[in-house]
Amino acid sequence: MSEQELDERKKKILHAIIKNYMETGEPVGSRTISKYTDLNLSSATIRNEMADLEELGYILQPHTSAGRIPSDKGYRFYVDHLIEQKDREVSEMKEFVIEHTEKMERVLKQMAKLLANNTNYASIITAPQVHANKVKFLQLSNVDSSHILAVVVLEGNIVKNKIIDVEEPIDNEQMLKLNILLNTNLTGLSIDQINLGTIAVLKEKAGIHSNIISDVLDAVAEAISEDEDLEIYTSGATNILKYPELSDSGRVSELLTEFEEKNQLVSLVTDRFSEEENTGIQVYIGNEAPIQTMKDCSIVTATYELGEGVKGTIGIIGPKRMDYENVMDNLKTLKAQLDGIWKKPKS
Amino acid sequence: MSEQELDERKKKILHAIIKNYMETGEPVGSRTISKYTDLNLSSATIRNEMADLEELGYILQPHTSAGRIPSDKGYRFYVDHLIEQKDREVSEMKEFVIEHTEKMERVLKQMAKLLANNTNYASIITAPQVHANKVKFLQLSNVDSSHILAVVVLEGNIVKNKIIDVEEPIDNEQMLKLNILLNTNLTGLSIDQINLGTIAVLKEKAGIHSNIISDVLDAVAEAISEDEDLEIYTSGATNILKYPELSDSGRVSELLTEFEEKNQLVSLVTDRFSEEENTGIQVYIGNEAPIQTMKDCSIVTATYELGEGVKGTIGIIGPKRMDYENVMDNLKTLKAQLDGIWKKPKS
DNA sequence: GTTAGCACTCGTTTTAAAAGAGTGCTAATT
DNA sequence: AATTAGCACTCTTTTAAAACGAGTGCTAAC
Repeated sequence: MSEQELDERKKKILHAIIKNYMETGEPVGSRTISKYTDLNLSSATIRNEMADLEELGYILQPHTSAGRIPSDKGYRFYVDHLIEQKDREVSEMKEFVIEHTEKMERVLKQMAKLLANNTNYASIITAPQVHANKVKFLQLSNVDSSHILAVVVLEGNIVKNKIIDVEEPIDNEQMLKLNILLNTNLTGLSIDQINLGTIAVLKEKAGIHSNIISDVLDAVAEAISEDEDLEIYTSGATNILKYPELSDSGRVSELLTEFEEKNQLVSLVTDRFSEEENTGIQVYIGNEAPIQTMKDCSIVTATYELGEGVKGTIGIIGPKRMDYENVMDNLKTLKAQLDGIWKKPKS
Repeated sequence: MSEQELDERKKKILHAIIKNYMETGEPVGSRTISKYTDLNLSSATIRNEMADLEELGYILQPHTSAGRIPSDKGYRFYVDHLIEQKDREVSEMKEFVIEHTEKMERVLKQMAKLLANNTNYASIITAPQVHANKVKFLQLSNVDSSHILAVVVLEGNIVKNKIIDVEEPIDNEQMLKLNILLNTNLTGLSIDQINLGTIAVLKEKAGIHSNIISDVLDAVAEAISEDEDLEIYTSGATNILKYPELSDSGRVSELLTEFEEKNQLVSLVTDRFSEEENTGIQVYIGNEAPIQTMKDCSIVTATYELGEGVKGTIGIIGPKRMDYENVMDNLKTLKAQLDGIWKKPKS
């Protein structure tokens, strides 16, 4: 059906229109296509085909006597069927050098910048979510007479810490016991598995000091689950100023604010329903995006995975006429490099 | 001299011009002033005075037959002599509620946002610099067979940590000794005081394991001095789009990029030569700012102090016609609240 | 010293005309 | 039956000219 909706020639013309519009950002006319393609058809013929394509909803006219621009449906068709699957070796672009020892935060910021520079669009990247990640090591220490330091190490060597106020210090022997208690009971549990019930049991076992210990355990739990507030790094937001269709002063303000606030961007990261099975890459065109203010944009995201259900997202936001091919390539490469990068060597 | 340069009437007129220009952003003409002030002078007289003010460099004409706008010198005079020192009680504006227990980073981000919202300009805020801060507590632990966790607590309970790769684990006894060694030798030292010499001595003392210990010590030093890269938080960068004189597409792009990169903003924070003695507030007007791209902006900064030489900076960046009075008030209030807020109760 | 009056300047707004790009349709061509 | 040349028509963009208007500087009168 939709297979037959467009014959080969129409596809070629549509392709040509989209390609051309991507480059110029201007509506493209029949004469341009007539010369641009190797179809050797007169502009009149192209005009007829274009009329058909418009009727079918793949392209539209900003106004009478202007050329055509791709509609959302047109872009969608392009992304789904027209992009050549070059399947070029993933590492064609220069490899990003990732120092394993670097702080994750720094690496991600760097990646975002790289992606933005490479594509000339805005980029977004989130730290891996550690919900399913497990506690590996845990330690309390006396810092001074009124503060205890709690440190938690998760699989993947993510470290969390918290300073706890206490009225009186815990003596070293108690502290040692407490540490053993905590480690034996919590090690190997994922964050989801540590619930209030577990904590209650622990408090029970701790016996004396249970008032102090109560604080301590609460603090530990808090420290562990603290990264609910998902860090989002962006870069190259100002790139959107390069695309006239996005930079009329009304839009631009909304968009840039969106990037600054980052509130809504979360929805990009959590929304994974439409994830394409094979590539792990999702494309939102115009209104398909879960963010209303970005209805004039396209968004391409990829999910990288560190194994064990620990996932993060990288993405690109740009005008609808973005260079999907290049963007998807870039994301694929980066995804490949990120996948599993922080996975501990063997542990 | 400069005392006598402007008589009372000229001051009044200059004040009126600046006030009016601040509100409207449009060049202001003689007739406007004639009505706006209580001087009861005709526009002709005002014109004469304005000609004088222009000759003296306090105001200028965008083009013949336009009204006058304040020059940098004019703004400077306004800020130095014309603002009424209301000296209103600092806490007139609603108190910011600061939870002492909150993570510092979160508080600062919140502050930046608040400041931006209150003023409608862009805000900038830096975490306190801890150069002069002292090491309070320090601990190494075995996380697993190939990783050691190093945790350092500084005065003010700032916690740094680092995971160190090792070939073979250190046994518990050794670890205990090492911890004692580190704590006895480093506690109480400021970061500036821990130099390579100190480290060399430590390595010496450590004796056996010195190859592993070497790694460990390097890592500790690195962890401690890691915050060289001064975090800068900004908010409300998009506010500059509200001021036409800044938002012609060339400027706006440069400015916003500046905010995104944050590279040059550092100079705002480190440049403290011109700090005003009494208020601790600095005002850069136009070219006075250390950042070239912001030559059409004014910048107001305040330095807050947590005691013991630990300082941070808060600031506002906006158009030259910014509401200096309001901005300075806001900064004063915030500074007052920030001063010493994280100072440990007694320790 | 102040002010009314007026000619003059220069940016902005308005209006009209011309240019240009592209279409849709018809009739001729292959 | 598909393609194409030709042409009238539409609608935006560009250009040019005119009118407007805000504000000044100067002169002469108060």
